[in-house]
Amino acid sequence: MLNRERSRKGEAGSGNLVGNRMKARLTIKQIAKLANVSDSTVSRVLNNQPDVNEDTRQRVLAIVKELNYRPDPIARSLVTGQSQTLAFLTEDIRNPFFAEVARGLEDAASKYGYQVIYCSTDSESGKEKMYIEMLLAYRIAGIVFTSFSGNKEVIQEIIKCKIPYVFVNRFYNEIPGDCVLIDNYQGGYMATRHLIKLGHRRIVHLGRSGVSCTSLDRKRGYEQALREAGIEYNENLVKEIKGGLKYNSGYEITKAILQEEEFTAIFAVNDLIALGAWMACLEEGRRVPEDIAIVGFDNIDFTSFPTIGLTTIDQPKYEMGRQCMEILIDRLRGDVYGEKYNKKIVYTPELVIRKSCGYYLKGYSL
Amino acid sequence: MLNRERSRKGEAGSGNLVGNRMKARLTIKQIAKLANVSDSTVSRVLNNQPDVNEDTRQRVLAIVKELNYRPDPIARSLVTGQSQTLAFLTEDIRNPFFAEVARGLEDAASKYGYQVIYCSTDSESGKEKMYIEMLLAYRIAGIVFTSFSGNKEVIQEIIKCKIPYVFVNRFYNEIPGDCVLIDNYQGGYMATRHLIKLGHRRIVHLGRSGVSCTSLDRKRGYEQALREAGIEYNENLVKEIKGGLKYNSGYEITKAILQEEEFTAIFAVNDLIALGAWMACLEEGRRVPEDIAIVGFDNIDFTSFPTIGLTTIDQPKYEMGRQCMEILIDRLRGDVYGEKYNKKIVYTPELVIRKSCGYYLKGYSL
DNA sequence: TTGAAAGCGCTAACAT
DNA sequence: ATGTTAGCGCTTTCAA
Repeated sequence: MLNRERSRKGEAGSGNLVGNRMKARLTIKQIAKLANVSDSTVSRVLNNQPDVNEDTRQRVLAIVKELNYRPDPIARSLVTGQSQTLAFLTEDIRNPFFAEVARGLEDAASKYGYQVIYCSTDSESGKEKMYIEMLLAYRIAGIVFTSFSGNKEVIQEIIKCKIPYVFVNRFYNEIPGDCVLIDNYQGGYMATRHLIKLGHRRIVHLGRSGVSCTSLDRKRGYEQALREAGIEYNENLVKEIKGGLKYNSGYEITKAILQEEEFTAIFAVNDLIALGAWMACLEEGRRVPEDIAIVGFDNIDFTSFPTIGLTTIDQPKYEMGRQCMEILIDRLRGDVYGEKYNKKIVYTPELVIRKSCGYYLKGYSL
Repeated sequence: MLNRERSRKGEAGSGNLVGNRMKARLTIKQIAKLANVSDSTVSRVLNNQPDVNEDTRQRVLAIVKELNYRPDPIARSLVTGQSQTLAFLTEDIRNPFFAEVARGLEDAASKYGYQVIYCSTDSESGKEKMYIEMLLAYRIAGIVFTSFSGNKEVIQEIIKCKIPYVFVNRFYNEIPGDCVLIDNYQGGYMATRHLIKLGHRRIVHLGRSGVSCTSLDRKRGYEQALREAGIEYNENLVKEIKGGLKYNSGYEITKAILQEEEFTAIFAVNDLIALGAWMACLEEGRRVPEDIAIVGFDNIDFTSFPTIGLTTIDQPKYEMGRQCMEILIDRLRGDVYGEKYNKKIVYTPELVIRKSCGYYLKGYSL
């Protein structure tokens, strides 16, 4: 399976462009020879270890620079048992929410000399498992879960390998691990209360149960807001989304509920679902927000577009991605599973009022 | 800099959760011993080499399976000089166009046992160089450029390392390399001709020059359509975008041109720019499409949303990403720079007519 | 068809 | 403060 045509020997392969054979790799040995020291010493200065004479350090550094030598990270990984590669597990990188988090992570990672591998699982546990196995084999340095099946064995395996990991935008009661998220309960509460304030009583919630607390918390917030307003919880108005948390799923479920129930507002568990719901409403001849008010969650970029104007709950996505890296680097440099284990970084959600909820319609402002 | 607390020795680190010390890694040696063969033989069966007795092969395979042994890809990389990791260089993964291509690539890659690292360069050559150096050090197996500065030295370096690469959605006259793209000239032509058919004469083009032919080709298409219609090319209507090809850039430039020129339509080099332009028009009190018609490029998901309905040129994004993997795997398995070098896979663009161009306004159909 | 041995480029004990 | 030595887990000649 491996490609034997391209061995390190660098035979003058038939297809050579300029006949450039793989020039022998510059190794630590050659640097050592030129600097008149041993490999170990070079290794020491390269790794910023103390206990090395300042003169020799400078001499080595000079040669390293002149020859533009860069240590081979693969060889290094082999002996240290670690890599400089992080993994970002996500349901689908095409969801702008994840892309934004990813970018925050990537930028921070590259600052520390790490790279990040993306894995889109589509929330399929089979794909998730395949990816995790691959990552473990590659001695991945750390993992960021933005989607996770909740499979405990997987986590067990990761812990066994002493690989640090963090959950973003999710939290599991049964599964240990750091997490960075917003207060989802609060977010769900704010969204629903806003709708109630605007006079809505029959508010549909489009959500998803599952192992992660994310959707659940948002729903709890929804329930609390109803309770506070003295509105009875109506399970017919609470729908479980089938399929991924994407546009189409929101569209489909809304098409259905539009036939079955009477309601004047929708609180969707994320923006993609909200947009899909909006689309369905329009198709069925309901105006948004005049007939049906909609509130989403995440505040992805497109929701602010003037002809959309989706009211939603904002999360500091980029910052959350960045924060993941900080946590990971902390563990990577100290105790992987030290006393700070199960740290929870919680941001405050923010209600972003736009057109879709009908706020401006009511003449409250603007 | 490296983390010495986590050496492979697996000392019972202070923060151990369940006291699980790093169990010694399962190696090829142990498989060999259990199968009563040498490491080489195990290696042979693992790599599907011929010249190994069917009986021994089965015996080895059985043990491998039973112990769930998976060879260490890092050790393998060290000796073969290759990895199973691909790189995806992009301006910004938050642009849905790239995310879609990325997903196509990722899915195909994982099928072949490859992973993909994402690098967002923001079109800054400094970041690009940093990433490339990192990737080269990691002996990346292949590179997909969805953004590239045109720096020849960088390509030179990559070629020297015999790493296959492919350009998506771009093509350089001066730089060798496979590419997969649509006929951008045709796309620009279709977009502009459509606008002309709808009666527009003063059509703004928001584009970007640069080393890649992508934007240029679209602009050439624009020019050709004007020429055919006998409309004189007006350089005041052709604007160079500053900054990345993103929403804000389109917004800013349109704000400016709205003050300076008279026009009734805009053809933007991509959807994000088109959306930004749309936003600017609305802010300045121009209705879209009644006062100003807009056509974008890429057909990213959100453009189809009913309250947007951006007319645009479709590219088979996911498929293009998938195609990149095919090209890479071809080279990886055969001559890296063989006779098929500089292959060009060209897809046909498609005009997607929606609301923003005013087609339906004119009563042509619906 | 199989095995022995060397080595990929680096780090880390243990000496000195 | 520095060098020597022994690997990390695999692949790949070369010999049998």
